[in-house]
Amino acid sequence: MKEKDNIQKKFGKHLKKLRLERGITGAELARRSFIDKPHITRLEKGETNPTLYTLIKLSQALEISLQELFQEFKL
Amino acid sequence: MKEKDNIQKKFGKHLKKLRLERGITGAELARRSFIDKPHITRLEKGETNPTLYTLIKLSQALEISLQELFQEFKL
DNA sequence: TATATAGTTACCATATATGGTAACTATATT
DNA sequence: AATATAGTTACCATATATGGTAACTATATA
Repeated sequence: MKEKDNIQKKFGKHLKKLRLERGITGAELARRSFIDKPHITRLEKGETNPTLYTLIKLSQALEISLQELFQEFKL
Repeated sequence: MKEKDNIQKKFGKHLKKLRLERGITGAELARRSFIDKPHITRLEKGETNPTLYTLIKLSQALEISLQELFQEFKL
């Protein structure tokens, strides 16, 4: 579905931006979030539609709230 | 997983609260969000771990942003 | 009683999220 | 050249999110 794909791609770019702002590697984000490294790549490339639990693990790894995770995320 | 279950249950209660504040039925939320009615029940009962796409459909049906969806949602 | 509405539950089928491993590319460094 | 690191890709297996249907309970109301 095109709409869902767009959302995933935008979220992926957003996630990568947040990671790079913190100067950490994908492997480090994987380690902190307890999500495996290939899956971090898939998330950042917008190839998957993360669940709430995954979003929370990412926000915790980035040391921000769930609300802050979507601060600059516009559809 | 207990942590994941807790998150789902909290989100379910939060979602139901938001729906009731708007005075709409589960069927109406289902209609507006394009999510089927049994699945709305599962979401509100915390029996499922919604994806980002589902969260966005819910926020749009509730006429709030994704950020606002998590405004009062504390882990 | 009967009807209508809201919510729930039990199924099933399909799509996909996630984890895991391995190998690959590219880059930088020794 | 050799090593190390970062990111990616190709697999596979498993768990589960979602949709769909039907039937059920409960409540309110005509």
